Amino acid sequence: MPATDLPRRGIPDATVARLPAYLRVLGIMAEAGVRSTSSLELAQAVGVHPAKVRKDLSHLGSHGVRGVGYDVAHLTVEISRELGLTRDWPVVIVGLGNLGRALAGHAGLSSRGFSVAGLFDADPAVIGQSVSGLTISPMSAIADLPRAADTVGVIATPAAAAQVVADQLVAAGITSILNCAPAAIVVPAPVDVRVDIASELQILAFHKQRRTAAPALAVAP
Amino acid sequence: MPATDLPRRGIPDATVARLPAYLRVLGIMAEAGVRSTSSLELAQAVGVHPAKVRKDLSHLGSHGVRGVGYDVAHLTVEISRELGLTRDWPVVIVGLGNLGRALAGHAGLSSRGFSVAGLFDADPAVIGQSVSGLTISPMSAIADLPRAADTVGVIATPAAAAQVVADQLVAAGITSILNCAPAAIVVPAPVDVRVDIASELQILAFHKQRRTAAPALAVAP
DNA sequence: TAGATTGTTAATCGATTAACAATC
DNA sequence: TAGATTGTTAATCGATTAACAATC
Repeated sequence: MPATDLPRRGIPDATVARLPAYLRVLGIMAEAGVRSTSSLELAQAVGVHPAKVRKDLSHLGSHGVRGVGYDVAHLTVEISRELGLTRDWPVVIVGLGNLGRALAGHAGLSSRGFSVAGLFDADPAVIGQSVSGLTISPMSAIADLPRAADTVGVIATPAAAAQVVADQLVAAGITSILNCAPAAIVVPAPVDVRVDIASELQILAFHKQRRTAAPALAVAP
Repeated sequence: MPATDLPRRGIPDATVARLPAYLRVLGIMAEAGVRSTSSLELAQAVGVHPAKVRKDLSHLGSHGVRGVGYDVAHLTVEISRELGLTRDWPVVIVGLGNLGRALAGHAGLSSRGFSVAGLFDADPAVIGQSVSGLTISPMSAIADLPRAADTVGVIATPAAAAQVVADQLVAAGITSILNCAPAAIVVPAPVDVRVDIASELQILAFHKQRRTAAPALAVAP
């Protein structure tokens, strides 16, 4: 099979990682009644170089107007479409402690491309409870999840349960996991996992040490 | 001032981001009684190219032995040192819901370079409670935090409180924030923030869509 | 010694930035 | 028209991978 036949989207991962930040800033602008913006303004709000903003946005097509800038509403739609947020992705939440409940009731989720499709917990004391209109199911019920391949699994359990839950999600056919538990998890290769609180904390420590170790580093005037 | 005078550590950010993963795998190996490993073994466990492992580790100095591999215990110490985990960084946790309590009691934190130095909450009902030997203080007390510049602030509040808490942490002099709340926060430039659950979810959606849109993509045999 | 595996150099690849013509 | 700002091309920079000499 010739490689040229592949429908190479070719939108770089580095760009994808920044799109949510642009979307966030555009949302704030829209709320404030701002109709139009520029690559410079977006760059300053997100903290990147303006040329990078233009390059990133050019990957979505030509949605700006030379000499004028970008229409806030239009660009919001284009980025949302690119991220796949114009359709609804089902999300299941495992672990209905405070974080899980916060996520289940989070208006931002349901209004922004995600719909909470299931709540699961291992604790008999909470199974059967209703949270934001959904009933908490026993963890064993995850095996019967419909549309598992489309579903994002969110782990909001204590650290000790994270790996077991991850294994159950994978067994149920889920291929995208957001791990909010304070423990790293290991999953087979095709599964996409994001967030690792322990690692992020260690990266913070490194940056802190680097700053501490080089206190005389010049600051731009 | 000549640029060559700077004590350029030069350890790439991309490498730093992978060091916690190596550390995690080494920990699992040590627990299993494995004494020695290789770049190939580490690479497979973490899911990267073996040459990348060697390149990453070479940034820490020459700690492997040609023809033999890496000593698990020794490499663990070297990576920990590089990440700054051989000293203890104080951590304060804001929001003592389930996630906050889980983090406060998390053995992994206190044993791995972090010590919980303070607990804060805005809810009068929980202020004064004791969690893992520490008393929960009112949020206003954050202003008197000693060693704020060394401290990592962890936000584990509901989404609605995240930005206010972030502002209070920054005002108290904290420069490193781990944001576990399900809401993005905006902070001034010198502050280092990690984790943004909303953005991570959107990136998961993008990857999912890309996979869905190109179902015929060849899988390696 | 023969086999194994590192550490490093060179080649490749991809991402960032600079610069500017296109054009509103 | 003059001024502004995009979209894109080319230059730079950094990160990944391949390859292999060093060496245990």
